[in-house]
Amino acid sequence: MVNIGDVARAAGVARSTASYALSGKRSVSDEVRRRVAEVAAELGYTPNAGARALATSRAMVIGLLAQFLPDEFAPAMLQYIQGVANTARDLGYDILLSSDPDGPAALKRLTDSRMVDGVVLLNVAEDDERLPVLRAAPQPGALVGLPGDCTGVDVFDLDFEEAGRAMVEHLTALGHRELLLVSQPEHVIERGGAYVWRLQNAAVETAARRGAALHAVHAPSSQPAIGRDLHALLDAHPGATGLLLNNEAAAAALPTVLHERRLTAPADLSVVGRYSDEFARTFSLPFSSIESAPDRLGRMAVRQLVRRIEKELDDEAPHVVRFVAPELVDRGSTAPPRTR
Amino acid sequence: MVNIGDVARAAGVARSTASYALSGKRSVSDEVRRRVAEVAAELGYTPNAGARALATSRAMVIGLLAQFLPDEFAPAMLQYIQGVANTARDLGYDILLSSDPDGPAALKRLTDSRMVDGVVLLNVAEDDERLPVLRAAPQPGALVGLPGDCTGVDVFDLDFEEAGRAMVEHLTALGHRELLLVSQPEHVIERGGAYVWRLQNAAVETAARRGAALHAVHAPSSQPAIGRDLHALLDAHPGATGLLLNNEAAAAALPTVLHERRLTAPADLSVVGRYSDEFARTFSLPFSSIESAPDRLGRMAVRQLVRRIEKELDDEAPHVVRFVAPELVDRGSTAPPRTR
DNA sequence: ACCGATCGTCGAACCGGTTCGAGAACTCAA
DNA sequence: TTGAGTTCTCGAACCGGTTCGACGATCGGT
Repeated sequence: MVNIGDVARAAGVARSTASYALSGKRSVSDEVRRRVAEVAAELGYTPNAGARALATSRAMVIGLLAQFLPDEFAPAMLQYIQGVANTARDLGYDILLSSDPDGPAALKRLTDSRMVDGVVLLNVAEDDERLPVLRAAPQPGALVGLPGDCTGVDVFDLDFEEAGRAMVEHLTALGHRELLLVSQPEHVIERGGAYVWRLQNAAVETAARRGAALHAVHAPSSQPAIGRDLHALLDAHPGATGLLLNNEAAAAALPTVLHERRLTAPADLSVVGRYSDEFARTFSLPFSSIESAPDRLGRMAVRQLVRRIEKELDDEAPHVVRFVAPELVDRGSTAPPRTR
Repeated sequence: MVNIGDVARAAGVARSTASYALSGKRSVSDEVRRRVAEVAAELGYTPNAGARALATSRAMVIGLLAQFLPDEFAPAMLQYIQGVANTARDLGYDILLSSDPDGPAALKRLTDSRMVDGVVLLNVAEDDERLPVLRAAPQPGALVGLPGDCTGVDVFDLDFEEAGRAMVEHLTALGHRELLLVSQPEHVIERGGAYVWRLQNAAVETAARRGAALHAVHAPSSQPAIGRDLHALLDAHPGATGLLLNNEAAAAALPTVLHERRLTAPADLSVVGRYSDEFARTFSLPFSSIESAPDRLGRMAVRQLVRRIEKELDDEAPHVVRFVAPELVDRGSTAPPRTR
């Protein structure tokens, strides 16, 4: 393999000069710069990443910690991964993907070994075990998801409170008076998925303020249990005319359930979900939904992370907690209620 | 950050001795080994990955090249990624994920810079542009997907020919005489997705041998176009009683289409897909399908790759091309035909 | 003609590991 | 008591980059 010494020799200069010629960090005569560049291209020189990382203490790699939990809906997670990966690439960084179920251990290894210059945590829990490890690490970190304690990290998340409010207001404004809310499985909440509560509490409160009844249930995120649960829910509340979904798997399963009950939206039931447009297109979900903007959140997280890595921010620049405002994408699945 | 020199000093030995004590590559007195281990734990020593990679020319990282193409169904790809990531972790390797649309360039950079010890290519095309780059690289590579030329790489794929045969034989054995096959969009084929042809040709041939008519069409992999196409297909062939799907997006959209037409499987139409069980559960698809085994393929690829990296295989041990035998998972969506 | 500043280049040191060859200390047999 | 063979440890070199300080040449000013 050709190294910078080979390039220097072939160009008839010292190693250091070749380095400066390629990096431009010191002035070099045009003549030499040209010759070095030429020789480097000719020999197919590519710097050794390990050596460069060692010398500069910059790996140009961002760690991405994603956990694929059996009770989470994996396709939704993929969109965040894509957002992060694409943005990182645009900014010149590679992505080291860890799917280790033992998040704290994986994070510690990645940061201590200096394989990564910074870390993005997905699916952050209220009391995330990875956070103490991250705070102790010398590298900066950015989160997608809101933890209880945000000190020392940059945080990005959808504004789930506002999302809950918007969903309910949309339906009550149309005249609905009995609503159903399908959340993530209780298991997700126990593990600290605070966003479930954030949306639900805001929805409950808004419904109360608008004088509507709201029944909230937790549904599993796997099949076929979720189909049964949706049926049971609709059976239990025959008077409900509006359905809110904060559970991607439930949204994916709903078309079949509606079919089995011979119901259509919005004629029989108004439906509003909370998932990304990309998700809706992939699964041809015909329901209006609050955009969860995974690509945007991924991009924001990486952008901020890179700013910290590259010290554009003062070492102790205040950390940010930034919420993306929810937007309702209208796919025509809501209308004024009709008695069933 | 604590390095091996700090450990050595605290333990009162030379750097080299500390290294040997930790790696066990030379005999070291019990006394010293114990003391070094103790001190290392106490100081929280973790070896610097860049330095180690430089010294050993082993990064303990595997490159994973996945392309998220707009006309491919991303959730299906995720399953391969998970299979690869989990197996790599079990074997002590980290995963560098590249989603760069310019595959050849990304691959060249990863291998030339020695960031990775080996590479897994997903979604390999008949005439994949990444292959010449991979063959020129000093690191070994494993593919998921069958290219035209397999020299110099290890290849793993589902046996799509056998899958096509099995699907058709299953339905003809039940008495079906007019079948429909929905493949991936033509765009995928043009790009070299040979698996589409492999399954289709085998299906056509088998149908002919069994005396059945088979109409093959290509459907888009995005919404809402695919729903329209499925409707058009069923309109055009009112006598068809069996539907084969080699297109995940079509499978995901089918429940809604059947609902809209007031059809049910298998009463009105027998359906057989080609996707993983995980996929079926995630989207609650009630159709029998040929298992595409992405986790298994991912695992096989990584296993073989690691064997090559660690030279358990002779440098020129013959490369393998291994097909996974298709298995039909019965979900009760097929039955003898009934005239529509 | 001389002096100081600027420019371009070089050699050496460094990042943090691993590995090789050599030497000290000790064992055991002749 | 000597010599051969082990066992353990050490110093030095190396992997392939980057960066610092120094030095000679060139330039402009007086």
